[in-house]
Amino acid sequence: MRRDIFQGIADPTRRAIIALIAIQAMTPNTIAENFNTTRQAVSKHLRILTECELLKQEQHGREIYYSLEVEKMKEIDKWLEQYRRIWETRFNQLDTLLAKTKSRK
Amino acid sequence: MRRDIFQGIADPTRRAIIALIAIQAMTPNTIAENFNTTRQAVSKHLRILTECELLKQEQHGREIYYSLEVEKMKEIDKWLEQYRRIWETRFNQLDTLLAKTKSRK
DNA sequence: TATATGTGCAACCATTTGGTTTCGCAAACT
DNA sequence: AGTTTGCGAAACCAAATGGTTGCACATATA
Repeated sequence: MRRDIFQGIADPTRRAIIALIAIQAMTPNTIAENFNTTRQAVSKHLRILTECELLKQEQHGREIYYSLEVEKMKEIDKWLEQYRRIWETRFNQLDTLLAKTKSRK
Repeated sequence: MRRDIFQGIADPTRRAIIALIAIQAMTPNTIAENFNTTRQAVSKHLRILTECELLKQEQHGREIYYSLEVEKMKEIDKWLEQYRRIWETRFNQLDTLLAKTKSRK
């Protein structure tokens, strides 16, 4: 049972949950109201997201508030970094190419 | 059969393939040499990555070179953007908090 | 022309995934 | 105390996933 961020954000419903939660903390019932599935299905997604530490729980009486662990999202950003370097280099290459073409006129 | 970028990068082997390909274009056989699976298994991953447009093919005789479609990677960056705004805001809040604490001394 | 090589595709298999229904349990009302 | 409410856990199920082996088919090479 793999449980990393990439696995976490792979499912569209989970990405929707993340987007929802990002605005403000919510309880499973409130979250489930936004989807066409059962609360239990949403609960499963919440478990997966919590296990890969993208979400954190806060208990208030019998209610559990789920909120986004923004810091964890940075890990995706960190992973992207190496490729960002590539597309920025390519952009620079295009940039110097354009400069050359310009000066040639 | 879902086939989007998030699904594409969900598998660790596929992320490794992306990292490998990012440096230079490669044929399935060469790629497969880097993994403990069969060439066919790698071929399946290549198909998935190509279907979600993260990879592009270039045929040279009987060899097929796979290379990274860097532009497509930007879509993940674009998705991250909304959350980057959140963590930057939180950083700023921390920043102003620190400034306040400082000036109070 | 015969053979070797590089590749994709199909069939098959065990495991995982995403969903459901049913249940148990603690917290909050009446 | 009895009932409602919010939740997670378990059992079950169909579909998807990641792997395998075996095959077909071009393109090189002898």
